[in-house]
Amino acid sequence: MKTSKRSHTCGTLGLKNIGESVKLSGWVQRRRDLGGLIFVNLRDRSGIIQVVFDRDINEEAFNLAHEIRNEFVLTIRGVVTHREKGQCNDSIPTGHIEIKAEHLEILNTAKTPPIYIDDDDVLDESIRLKYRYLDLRKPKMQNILMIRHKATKIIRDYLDQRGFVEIETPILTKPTPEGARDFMVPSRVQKGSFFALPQSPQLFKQILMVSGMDRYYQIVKCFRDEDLRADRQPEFTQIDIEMSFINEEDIMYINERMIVEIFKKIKGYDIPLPIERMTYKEAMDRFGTDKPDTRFGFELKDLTNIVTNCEFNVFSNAVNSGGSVRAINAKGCGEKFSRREIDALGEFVKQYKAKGLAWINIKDDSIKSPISKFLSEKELTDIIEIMDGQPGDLIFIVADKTQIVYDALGQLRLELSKKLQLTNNNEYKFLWITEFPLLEFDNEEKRYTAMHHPFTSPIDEDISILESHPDGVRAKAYDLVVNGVELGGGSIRIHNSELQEKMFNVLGFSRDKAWEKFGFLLEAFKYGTPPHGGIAFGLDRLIMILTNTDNIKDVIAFPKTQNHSCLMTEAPSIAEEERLEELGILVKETE
RNA sequence: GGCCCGGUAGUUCAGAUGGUUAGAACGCUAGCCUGUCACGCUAGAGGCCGAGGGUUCGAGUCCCUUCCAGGUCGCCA
Repeated sequence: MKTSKRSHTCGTLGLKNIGESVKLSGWVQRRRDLGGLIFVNLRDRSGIIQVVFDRDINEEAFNLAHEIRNEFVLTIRGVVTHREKGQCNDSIPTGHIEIKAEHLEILNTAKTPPIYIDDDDVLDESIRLKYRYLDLRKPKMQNILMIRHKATKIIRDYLDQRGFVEIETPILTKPTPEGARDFMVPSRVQKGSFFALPQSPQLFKQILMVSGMDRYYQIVKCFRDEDLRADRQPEFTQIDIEMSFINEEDIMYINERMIVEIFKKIKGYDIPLPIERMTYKEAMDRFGTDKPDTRFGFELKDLTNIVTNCEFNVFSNAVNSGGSVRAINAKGCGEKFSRREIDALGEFVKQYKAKGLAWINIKDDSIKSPISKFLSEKELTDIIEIMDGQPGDLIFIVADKTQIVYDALGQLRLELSKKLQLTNNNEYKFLWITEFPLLEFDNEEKRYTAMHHPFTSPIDEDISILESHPDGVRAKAYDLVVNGVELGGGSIRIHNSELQEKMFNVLGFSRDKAWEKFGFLLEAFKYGTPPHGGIAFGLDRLIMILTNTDNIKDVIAFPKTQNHSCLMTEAPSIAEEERLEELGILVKETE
């Protein structure tokens, strides 16, 4: 770090440096002018140190120090001294020393900033994004960026040591018919034609396997033109990995060890190996989601068989029209929620299309429930037994189409854990979700779509029913989940062009359309394709987990707002007439 | 596209029922102050109440439209 403008960095100085003459450069955190004595807290990336300007030490520096304001950029030279007893500040690491300034150079002045550089300063997010360079001066933000750097370094080292090669793939590429909406880029040279920005380098990494590169990875930007969420940005980063001559076990083995290494090196946290496996079906049945948070209980139980013929029409109708009735037992919550709060939870599940939320509050010698009058004694006892109901418990029941029941109860579980603070941020429960369905039925398009992507291989024993019972086919796909967050996912790919064509057929792609969209891949597959598969992790989400952040914008240096704009650069902006002309684009007037 | 919440000083916010000159804290400016560290004291400046329209004698406040920011459903792995 030593340069002509500094001998040390602020935060790294300590008692060991006492008596040394040092040169420091940084920003003014704060100035305290006592009249005959001026204190300045000087900040750089490494930390903060107090500088004293004293007329008796150097009058010229002292006089100049009157001009100092917050966020001025300074170089100071002085001697590291031990602070006297009673003058120490235990709230900063360098609080037992200070620099007696012998020389001051003001490298630059600063306007009064709209953001005070302090981790605890409360600010509207739009101000933070507009003045992102100031927001990024905060130690907390700098720490996140440094952890992000450290994580990618560990990943690169880990993969390099195991023979992986980082290869760049195009950003200007071809649109993909399945999956998210593509960002489009017009071609000037071929007017009317457009590139798409990649949603992921999926096809290229498979082609690289055909090329014999064997083990590929890339830490790469991906683009999806969809709406934002607290954990979603239109451009984000993937750790993209592909390997040849492997099966699912090989992929999970090598990748879970990479995650273990990241957590060990960054957090000193030991993830027990091997990481637990759970099938998709089990995850849905027990947690109502394919990314369960297994740090707490409240698991789903199936009541369908008990209430099939019950008097309560809401239940029996749901069952008879092909749905199900399921419940969770909020252990020990019978006294924790008021009637009003329970009603609010009923409103909560309506967000997920549930029509209502039934509940049974088990008292010491009675039962309180709005639905008990519709249920027989036997049905009630059976429900309580299957739910392992004890006095003090509160059982929540949802009856509907099974997917809605899963959604509503799965989300209710999370809501309850939030309200009851059941989870500990320093605990990490990893698991692999396996045996995903290969396909899901798209009600709008009235056809099957690939749950992962169209190149995912079915499980061998299910290939025979691919065309007769598509919804029963399981995929060689796997997701890595931690604390209810999907960190990454991947699959073994189809490497046989016959099976691939069958797959397109099931997806309702004509042979012509498949060749128009993916012809280059199908053609490549005819020239000797090794069995291959891979995985991709969301780097941003990984960093969120590592830094205990719940906002993806905080782990990206220059993120976008919900409106897809960058408040700092004011992108996107209206294109100039000449540029549009050049591109052959006519912009429609909007009302 | 739907739903919810917000927009008042540089910043964070307060402004019941519409009613004189729109407040506070922090920050900022000036002066005083030699051991402060959220320094202290004194004085001061600072507002298109997001924008447009409407109702009204009168709108920060009520109504409509719109823009911006956040959360969420749809969408998206």
